[in-house]
Amino acid sequence: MSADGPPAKVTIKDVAARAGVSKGAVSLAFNNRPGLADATRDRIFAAARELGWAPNLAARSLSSSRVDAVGLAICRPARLLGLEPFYMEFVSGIESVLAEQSCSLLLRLVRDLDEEVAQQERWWKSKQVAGSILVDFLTDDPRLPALGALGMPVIAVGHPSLTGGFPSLWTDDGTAVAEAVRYLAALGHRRVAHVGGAAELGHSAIRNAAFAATVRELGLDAGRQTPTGFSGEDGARATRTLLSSAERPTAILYDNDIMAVAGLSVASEMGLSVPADLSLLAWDDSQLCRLTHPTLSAMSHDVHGFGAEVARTLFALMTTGEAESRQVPTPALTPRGSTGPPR
Amino acid sequence: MSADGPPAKVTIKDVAARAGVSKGAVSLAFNNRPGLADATRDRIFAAARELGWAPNLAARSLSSSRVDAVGLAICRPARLLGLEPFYMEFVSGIESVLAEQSCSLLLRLVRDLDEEVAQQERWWKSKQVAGSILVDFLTDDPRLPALGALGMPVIAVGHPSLTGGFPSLWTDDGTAVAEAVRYLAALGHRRVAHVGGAAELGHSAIRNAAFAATVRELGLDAGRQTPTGFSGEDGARATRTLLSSAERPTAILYDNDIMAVAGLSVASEMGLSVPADLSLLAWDDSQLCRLTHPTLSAMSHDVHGFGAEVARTLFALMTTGEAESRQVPTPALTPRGSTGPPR
DNA sequence: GGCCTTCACTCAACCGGTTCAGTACCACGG
DNA sequence: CCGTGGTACTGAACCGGTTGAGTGAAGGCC
Repeated sequence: MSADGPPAKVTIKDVAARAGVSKGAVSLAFNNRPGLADATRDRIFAAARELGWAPNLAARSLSSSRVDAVGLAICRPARLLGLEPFYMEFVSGIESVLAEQSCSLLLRLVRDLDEEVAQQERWWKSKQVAGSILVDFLTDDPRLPALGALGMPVIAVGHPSLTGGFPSLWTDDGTAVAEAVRYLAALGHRRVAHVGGAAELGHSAIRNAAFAATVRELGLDAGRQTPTGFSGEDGARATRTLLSSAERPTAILYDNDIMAVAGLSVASEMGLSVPADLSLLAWDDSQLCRLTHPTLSAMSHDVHGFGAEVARTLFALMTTGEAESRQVPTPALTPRGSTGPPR
Repeated sequence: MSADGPPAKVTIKDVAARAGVSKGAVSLAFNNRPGLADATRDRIFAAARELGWAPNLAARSLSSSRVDAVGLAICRPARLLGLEPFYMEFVSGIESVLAEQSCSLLLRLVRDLDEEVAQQERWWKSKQVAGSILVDFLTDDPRLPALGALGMPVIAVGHPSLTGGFPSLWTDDGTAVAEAVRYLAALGHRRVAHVGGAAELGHSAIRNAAFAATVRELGLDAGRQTPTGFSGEDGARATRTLLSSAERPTAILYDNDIMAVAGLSVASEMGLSVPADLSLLAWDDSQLCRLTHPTLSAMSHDVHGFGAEVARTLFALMTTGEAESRQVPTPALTPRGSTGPPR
């Protein structure tokens, strides 16, 4: 707190001098390693505090070849990302774990997977990150061959059938979709539709398949499935199409909450009452689902916790070289006001 | 692409050897500095490509004492952040500029301002960032004294009256609020309410003051203002309170779009028709405003562009040591379906 | 032909930490 | 009294780049 004129940069040497020890001792103290008397340790910390010194991480990382950051690249247009509560929650879960280890997250929004591959390679080769998190797998994802060869520690978010050998964490979307459809069927619905994502997206493919299978298994009328880009506008358009068709569904399952909100608004615009004329079921429950009228029933899961678990697993991989692929808790049905028996 | 067994780490020396030059030459090439024949340059790049080499950024940053990252700490609970499209758009705007300069963004979600100050100090002292972006200023923000003394390049997002001498970028919220109120008054509303933020938040204070002043100036009935925490639930609660009061407002201005969505839902829950019985006007226009029924009128602005401008200004500050404080375009009224003359 | 530039490049020091072999000192057992 | 082991600490090499002074050759000018 003293006015020391030009804040001349202070290095480990200055701290060492002030504490009357060698650089090595300061290093030991700041990495709390054994081999120092408590009194010395205290003197070193005191000196560092007085000088306002913190170790230069570039130097540390250079000499110890340990890195204090992990990477996450997300590939969706920003407009959309901003809207999907999922990612911010996910990121925040990741960070809650990284912060404990004083590790930083390098976040990058990319336009396409080529850009992501380029970014990940750069991160890894230039030693900016100690590992990375991969999300949004396509079936036959082009990142797999490119990044697999790199030898970079990677945790994949997605079903093992998509993530090509990378240690993976995933939610059991198939089971959750089945639960959703069964629930709607139990309410008495026979014409159920699904507003999902493009089939190239791995988790969309899984959900689509599960939807079709469950509809068949329960002997419901052939359930229509509409692929979308997950935006609210996509959801609205899909809903309009479905509700204008001859065989109008009495229940719709959406692959995120934004589209469900849009669907609710379309229903109201078309004069349908929810849930009497139409039941709506969202995915990725967020606060948004409690803000509508009626409130939206949803398949909800702990996204923050998911992110935290991903970060923990990545740490395990980076430190021990091993990581278990694991399924995290399955999204659970949270019934609210938008689902009910058909009229 | 050759199978080179264990991916032995390759350094600048290997590249130099392969290209038949010295380390210095490789360094010149990769920082595209003059002093190399084109042929040599090409040979160096070819060698680097063949070996899959990229410069170790820690080493570069250590020796050149140049840093390739900037920091942004956001202090709001994650649940809320996820919902506010604002931040993701803002971040994406920042990134669009940083990426051009191959600079990374260190993003941290913190719980309170003390934690933010600690983080910023650590970032700066440990040379992890070359500068930082500060958002969400309180009146008398505790970060100002703490970070001002650091000498770190900082761009503040907020009105200069709040940002204590840091170069700042801001939107003219006062004018925008006035425009909003004038518009509602022109539609014939005389009882207008405002669902805003806590008065400690600097921009809330500005908006609140502008609201009160405009109401007075236009001779409207005393406009009620309710401070909230910006969450949807807060918006719903505030709306219920307003609509249950004796002197029920005929129009409500919200300080973000989430609260406006919640307000719309409360209106419908209470059997009021929008906009006949009640007009609603949102702030921070996002896709969400087009997903409701009726669609939400909003004060909209280019958040992505705002973020980009902030990043550009930070770069100017970091490279030239100077940066101009500047007002960015004022949010503009975008009328949609939720505003109209009172019944 | 001699002198001065300019260009292309090399060499070694240096950035600020970490690491590890080595040293000094003390305590303890025999 | 010596050896042995352990603890506390030092010193120098090293991490992988950048930087700037220095070198040698080519070219221009009188």
